[in-house]
Amino acid sequence: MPRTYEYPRPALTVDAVVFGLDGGELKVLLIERGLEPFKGQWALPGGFVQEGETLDRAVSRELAEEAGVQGVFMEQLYTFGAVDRDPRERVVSVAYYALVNLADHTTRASTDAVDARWFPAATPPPLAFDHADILQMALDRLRGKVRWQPVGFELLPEKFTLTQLQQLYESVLGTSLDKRNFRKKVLGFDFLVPLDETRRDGPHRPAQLFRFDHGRYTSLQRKGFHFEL
Amino acid sequence: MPRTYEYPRPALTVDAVVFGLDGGELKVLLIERGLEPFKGQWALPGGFVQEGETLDRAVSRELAEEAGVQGVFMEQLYTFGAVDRDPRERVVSVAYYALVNLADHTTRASTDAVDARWFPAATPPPLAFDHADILQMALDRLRGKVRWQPVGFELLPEKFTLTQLQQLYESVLGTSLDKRNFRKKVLGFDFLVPLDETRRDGPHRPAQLFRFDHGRYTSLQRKGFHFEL
DNA sequence: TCAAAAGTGTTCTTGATACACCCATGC
DNA sequence: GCATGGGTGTATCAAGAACACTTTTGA
Repeated sequence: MPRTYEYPRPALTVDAVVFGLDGGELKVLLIERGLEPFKGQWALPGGFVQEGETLDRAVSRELAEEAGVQGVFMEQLYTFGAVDRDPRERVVSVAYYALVNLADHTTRASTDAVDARWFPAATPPPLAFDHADILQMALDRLRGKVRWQPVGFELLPEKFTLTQLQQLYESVLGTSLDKRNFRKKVLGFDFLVPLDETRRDGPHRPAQLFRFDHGRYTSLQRKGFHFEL
Repeated sequence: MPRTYEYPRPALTVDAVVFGLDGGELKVLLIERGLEPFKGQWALPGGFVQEGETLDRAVSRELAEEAGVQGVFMEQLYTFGAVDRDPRERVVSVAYYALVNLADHTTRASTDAVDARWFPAATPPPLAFDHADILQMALDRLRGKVRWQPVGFELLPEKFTLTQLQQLYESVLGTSLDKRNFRKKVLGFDFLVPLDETRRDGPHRPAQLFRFDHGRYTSLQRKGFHFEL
């Protein structure tokens, strides 16, 4: 509750942890810094919040500008306010995390003017500022979230196989899951629709393709619905 | 990731949703505004973030100054960045929620210089700025959190009865719970220690007092431990 | 015909739910 | 002795966990 306006102001930025899934491995999008401090090191995409834009909008703008990433699932993570997190001056940063379908975004990110690349989320290179903390918190959040809400589907292409879905959960949660139990459970939720297509992917039986029915999910959710795993 | 420093800066504040439990009813601490805008209306305690202080510290300071509340459980909630949330100028606010043992804090809050009072959290008076949104999000967060983490104990005195604990859960979750099942479950968790005391509270059998064993809880948690309800 | 992933059911165990009566106290 | 909340156990049901073989394809 502001009462007066005479205080010096910390600078305000946003940073984004963008996750993608590459063949069952969780990756994070990083940008190489061209300027000091931390020149040449990798960092999360992000930048200043401008006067007339909301925080969400600032993140969307930065992601589009720096990484060519647009129209993806995004959620606020945490606001980092350590006094010395930027060596130059006081900068408070509102961190977000985003989930993208890597197949759609991998090319645009790496062909952009700045050098943007995907790294394994579990073993990133050394990061600028406190970005390692931010990444760690985003991983924890994703792990927590994925079990209660069907956000994981944002990481997959629109049509996916149950094996892909299972690999996603295994790699995000860091566990291995029983194939039969997994399938039984997710199909029981009744928001996966089997398509008339299969996916041929090598010298073995083709896999049934599914899509996630957002509408059915939200209507189930309204009826008081417990998603788990 | 800041690159340049030439942008105009939004003002940065913190706001706190302080919850207390009063005889089974969840309450929230509000402060009457002495200045425009929203003069005379109720608002969350809060204020500007100063240069050399972290966000957590800013909240602690404001709570102590405005409400005499100190040393309580506190957690960051969300950062609100709507462009017009303050009618005067751009103000971004990092919201926190706090849980206090109302018995210890009710007097100090209301004897402070500013007028601070406890209101039912479910039916607050009209609030200044977007504070109704902040309160609503804090309620949702508390409801979610209380089921997976033993934060509810922060709302109780150190020594409490199982009935008090059950009422806490009932009032936060808005459901009614079966007494036998509730007791069976929470005692099974093995982090409630029965004391050698009872609490006499009227014309009926005295109730066993318990305390929450933080140490035992964290050690259980390390062993991969599932708390629920 | 072989390798490689897709697909499928049943049993067992565990935890959640539903439910009713006696106990200790103050007045 | 009566009103008030404190305290306790069992039976049923649903969901989770464990577990192994057949199917379809490409090479």
